[in-house]
Amino acid sequence: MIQCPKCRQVETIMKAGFVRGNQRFLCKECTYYFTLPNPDHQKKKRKRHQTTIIDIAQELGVSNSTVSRALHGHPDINPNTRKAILEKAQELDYQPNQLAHSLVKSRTETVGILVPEFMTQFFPNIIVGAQKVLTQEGYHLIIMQSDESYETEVSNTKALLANRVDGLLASMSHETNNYDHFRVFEKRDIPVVYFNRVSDELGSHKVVVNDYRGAFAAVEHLIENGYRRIAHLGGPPNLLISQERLRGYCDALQKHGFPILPELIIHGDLTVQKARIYAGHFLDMAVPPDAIFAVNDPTAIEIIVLARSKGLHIPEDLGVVGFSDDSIAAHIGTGLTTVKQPTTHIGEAAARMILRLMEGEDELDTPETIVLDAQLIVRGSSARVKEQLPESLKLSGSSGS
Amino acid sequence: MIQCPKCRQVETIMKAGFVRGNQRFLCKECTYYFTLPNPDHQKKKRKRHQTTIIDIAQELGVSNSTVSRALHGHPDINPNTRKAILEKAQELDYQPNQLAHSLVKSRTETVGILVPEFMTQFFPNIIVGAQKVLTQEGYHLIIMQSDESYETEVSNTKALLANRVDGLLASMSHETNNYDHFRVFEKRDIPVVYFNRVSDELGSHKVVVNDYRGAFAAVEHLIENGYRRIAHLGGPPNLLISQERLRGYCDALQKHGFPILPELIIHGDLTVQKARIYAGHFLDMAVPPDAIFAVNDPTAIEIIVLARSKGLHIPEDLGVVGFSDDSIAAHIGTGLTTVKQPTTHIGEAAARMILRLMEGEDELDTPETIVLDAQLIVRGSSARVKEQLPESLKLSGSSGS
DNA sequence: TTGTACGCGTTATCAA
DNA sequence: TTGATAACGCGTACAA
Repeated sequence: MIQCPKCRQVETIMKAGFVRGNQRFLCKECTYYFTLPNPDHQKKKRKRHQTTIIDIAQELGVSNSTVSRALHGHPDINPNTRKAILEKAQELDYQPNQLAHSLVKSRTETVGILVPEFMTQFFPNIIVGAQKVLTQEGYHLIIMQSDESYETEVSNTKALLANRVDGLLASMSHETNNYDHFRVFEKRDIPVVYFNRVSDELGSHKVVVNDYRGAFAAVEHLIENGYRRIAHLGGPPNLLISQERLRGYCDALQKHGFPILPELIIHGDLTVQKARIYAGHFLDMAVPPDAIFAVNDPTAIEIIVLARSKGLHIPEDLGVVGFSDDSIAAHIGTGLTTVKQPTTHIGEAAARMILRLMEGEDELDTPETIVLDAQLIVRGSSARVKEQLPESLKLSGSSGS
Repeated sequence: MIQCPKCRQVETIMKAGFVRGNQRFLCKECTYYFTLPNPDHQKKKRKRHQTTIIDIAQELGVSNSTVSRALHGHPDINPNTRKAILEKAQELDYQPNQLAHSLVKSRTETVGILVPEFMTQFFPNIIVGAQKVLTQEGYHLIIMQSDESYETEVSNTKALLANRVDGLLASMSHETNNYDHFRVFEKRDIPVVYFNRVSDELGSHKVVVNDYRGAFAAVEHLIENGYRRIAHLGGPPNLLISQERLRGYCDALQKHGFPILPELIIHGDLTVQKARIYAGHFLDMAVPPDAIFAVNDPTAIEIIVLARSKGLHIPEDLGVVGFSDDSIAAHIGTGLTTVKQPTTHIGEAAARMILRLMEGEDELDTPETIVLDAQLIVRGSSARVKEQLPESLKLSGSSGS
């Protein structure tokens, strides 16, 4: 039988949970809590125990608050006890539990980044840029990729929410038409910065590339090189990047007095499978285009490969321009003319923006949207005219919008 | 003045912390705790309050444990209260706090993956494979990339440790020579699976590609194509992949009676900058090699680009073979001959292995090391002989080691 | 079937 | 300078 150490009572003893593997009791008579060692449980419960501040405190016979203060360099602490605690922490290989810390502070010092794909270096490069800035400020980065699937994207946002990220950088999948899973963040006052694949229905803080000007320059460049029947293999219509690149294409044609022919515009879905099919459609037309402006580089490369297999010469029979300057672009054939996006800068700019938003307060002087410049890189796939052309035509553009 | 609601005493009132933004008091006389609304604090503290099970419980006048049971589909619960709780949860937009959950269960359902770089599609592809398997089993994946920096790698492992991942998939940076930051995981009984960039000093559970056989086949292929002075531009000597590919290179030469010449072997560091320098060194030799086996595709591409700029013809004057089958490989010139690595399979295999290890128990029947097959892909950069060659030479290889 | 109360590991507040 | 203890949100053993 169990006896209260204080009032010697036996009847009034109640079990009252476990404390560090030991059974805890409560004497109802004198309201006295006490624990009794329980060797059986000790072994079972002990599996994979991480040393905590309580362990350190018990070893040294001080309180856990003293340990906490010592570990955080609080000024009000005896240098000796402090030193002893730090040594003991080293000895027991203490590692702070971020989970408990985050729970009590309700801040995780973590931001999530959600990207639609990993197949090109585009998004990885953005991530590297963002990670650099965030790491410098002591934040961690959780990377999620949705594989261009709406469902995975929703699941990923839920996971980030459950892990209580302090902020989110997001670029959506091409399937995404419903934005409720992003609105949840706004409802929770968790700042979100959208980049690259954004929607105008959603959010206010964005980092994008000046797709319009990039596309405009690309098409104008084709016109200047003597191409007259220029097609556009575009992206999903719901994405702003598709809309903007299409707008640049149309405006460039109109500026130079060319008609906009619906049969020369196809909306793809950014996959290479579809790109190949649509490219085939273009090339098999009764009157095929003499140039194609593609929504991105993988699409452009599919076009080139297919055109070559059909015996067409690039750039003589067909001019091709891509978008993004993937690492392949410089190496395929005599090079793919493309619009270079400042990937690392996008990541850095988005990271800096989310940092400002997470600090809060100064939301007013944080710009709504940052627009970065794109740059036309001229290579062999479009250089039909012999006259000298500059290696790259810098597009002037401005920040802010 | 504050008066105890129970015994009407005033002197014996003590402050006793805050409860949900309200000041809490304790009457020492009657040991009665009570809270008083504190409108001032209410506004300040209320910023960004996530609804919890307590909120649901209070709204419905039930206990938090009842709410918890309802949300987890516990059988012992009244269907009506259960329905009411679920509806209220929906209404209040309840989102469980993963942090608190993990703290209680001391399992985060999260595994970390640490990769050295994001510049090629190699590691992103592995990540995609791993993510697929883990997501299916309800685990999340935290991705960390160390940018080939030892320091960042250590910092990343610390972050993963602090976030209490249940398991780790790791591929180390080329700078890494000290493995203490990985040993911490073993000490904590957190399973680790190393993949691709592994060290034989460390750990037992690995997923690697049969680099030796891949390299052997690549060099033998060059010999069969009539190349006689074959150089090797390798990777950092501390990495097993470098050692294995070098071993394959040497053994293939020896098998066919060629000498191993130290001047034809250079250890690079996997960066393109160094690759260019060393390639230049090879090509400027008094008696330059007539073929180069490169440790990876980016290196091989640097070699090709440089050789072309020097007026050399590929594959006539110089044969080149790479490793990995990056997406560029198929498109550069007449194609780069390379050894294809099963990236997605690596990720899947590593994920399945870590799942088994995390489930625990059956550690015995989990294989120590999984060795996946590599596959030689023959393209234009090495096909000097006219005789018919198969498009790909499948290397036979076996699992387990 | 439901409620009470404790523990997870940490920080913060107040008392000593 | 140190100690006690509430609080963060959730799961759960035990009591009712």
